[in-house]
Amino acid sequence: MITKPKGTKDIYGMEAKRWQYVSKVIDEVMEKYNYNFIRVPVFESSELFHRGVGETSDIVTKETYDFTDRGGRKMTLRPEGTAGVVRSYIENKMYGDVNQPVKLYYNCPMYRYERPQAGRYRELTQFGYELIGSDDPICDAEVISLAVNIYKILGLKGIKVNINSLGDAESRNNYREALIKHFKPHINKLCEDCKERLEKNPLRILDCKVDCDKEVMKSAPKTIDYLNEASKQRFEKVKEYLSLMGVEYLVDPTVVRGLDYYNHTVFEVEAEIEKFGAQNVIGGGGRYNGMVEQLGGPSTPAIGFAAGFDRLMLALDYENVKMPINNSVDLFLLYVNEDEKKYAVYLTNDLRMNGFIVETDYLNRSLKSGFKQADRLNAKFTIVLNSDDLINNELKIKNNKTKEEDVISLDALIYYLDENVIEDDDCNCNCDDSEEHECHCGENCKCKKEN
RNA sequence: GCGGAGUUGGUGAAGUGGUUAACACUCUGGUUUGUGGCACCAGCAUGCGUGGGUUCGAUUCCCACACUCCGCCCCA
Repeated sequence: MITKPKGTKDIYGMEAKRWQYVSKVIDEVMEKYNYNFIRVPVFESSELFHRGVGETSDIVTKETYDFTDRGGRKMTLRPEGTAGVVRSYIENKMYGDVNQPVKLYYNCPMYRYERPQAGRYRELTQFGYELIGSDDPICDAEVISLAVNIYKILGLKGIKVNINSLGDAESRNNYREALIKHFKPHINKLCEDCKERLEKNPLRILDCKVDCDKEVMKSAPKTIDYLNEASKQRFEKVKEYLSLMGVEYLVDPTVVRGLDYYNHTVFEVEAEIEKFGAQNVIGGGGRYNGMVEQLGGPSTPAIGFAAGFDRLMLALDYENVKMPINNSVDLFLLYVNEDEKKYAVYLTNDLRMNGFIVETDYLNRSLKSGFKQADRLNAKFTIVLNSDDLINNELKIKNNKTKEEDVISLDALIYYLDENVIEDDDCNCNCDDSEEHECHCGENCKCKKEN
């Protein structure tokens, strides 16, 4: 048997429906914030990620899927979204667009060569958005609150936002020096990984899970203390605007982010879910004012956010978040003989073109198993086509909920369905709650009140 | 890249060096020659992740590999 490659996932059935629903919600929220969808290539020149994401991040140095194409070009499957979007921004001269700043979002697969775990894949899906062309703190606040709001609208609880500021280039450099100066004398007290980090990316020492309780760590200089006056005031504005939007956040000086391109505001979104283990960061982002210029565009400030779609889905599952997913068909058509089958062929097509969700038997089942199939599909109505009835220009339609059967004329069927097929206002999430409860749909609903 | 645990039908799983791989659910058919959901009866893994090896004989023991999961690194 040929199996899927390591670290990939097939998504189908109910999971696919939930997946599509979440995508739809993201689209709708993005529309309200006036972000436009952008689709960029799955592979780009390797150079883009080396220049854009940075040479010290593991994502680029040891986790990319690289290949040389038949023309000898060095290519990389995108490990993250920002670099490609920024490349597109520059290449398509979006800095010249009438509408500024440019607001873009994506929701697509990324590729990282890593050891898989739950919520961590080699083919992972991220959604993210970029606001390019403004350095105003209002953007920072909006980008953060937008992330929070998506999770809120989806009904995910236990979301925590940690923010920090790395300051501008000057502040960031001062801080880096200070960190090295602080840790160098104590290098032997640190773990092996941290020793390496001191050389490569000293900011990440603060993230260490092994050493985090040590005294050296607690007395380490804080980013906030190394911000110059302008950076400090900027950060205060971001916090002020966040409060105005009612966003709860925590200032966490250890949030530094792993990608090299960040400056000023950085933030992480965590899901406080027991089962999540080490994969509890479900999104993160920050400002990257230098990147557009570094990739050959005009000096342009920008800020963005990216979130793991797979982890979000996992969180929604763990938290049992309900979704209004249609899990029923309007009508199931049963037949026995060939004449009836022919009429079923005609009728299924006709009714579908009139907007109804119609299913029929494809396996020449017995009536008994046909009814079972109708039940499995949660059919609202069932019709057993009968030659004698058809000759008399009528048919019997059975309401599967009430078990009542009506005899109607053929011509009246569409009208009958229009009148009697009621959209499920209730959440169709398939949960077992028969009690009224707070549900995803935002209201109190009864998911299966007929039970 | 490092360390650890696991892998038995559609599902949950029990089990053993020896010709029926238990049980339950689901599913299919029948009892009921065109109105089911109950009940009863019957059927449903030539197969125990893949490939080798040991053995008269391997799902069981050994080796390798693949995949899944957990921790680390990193990140989403």
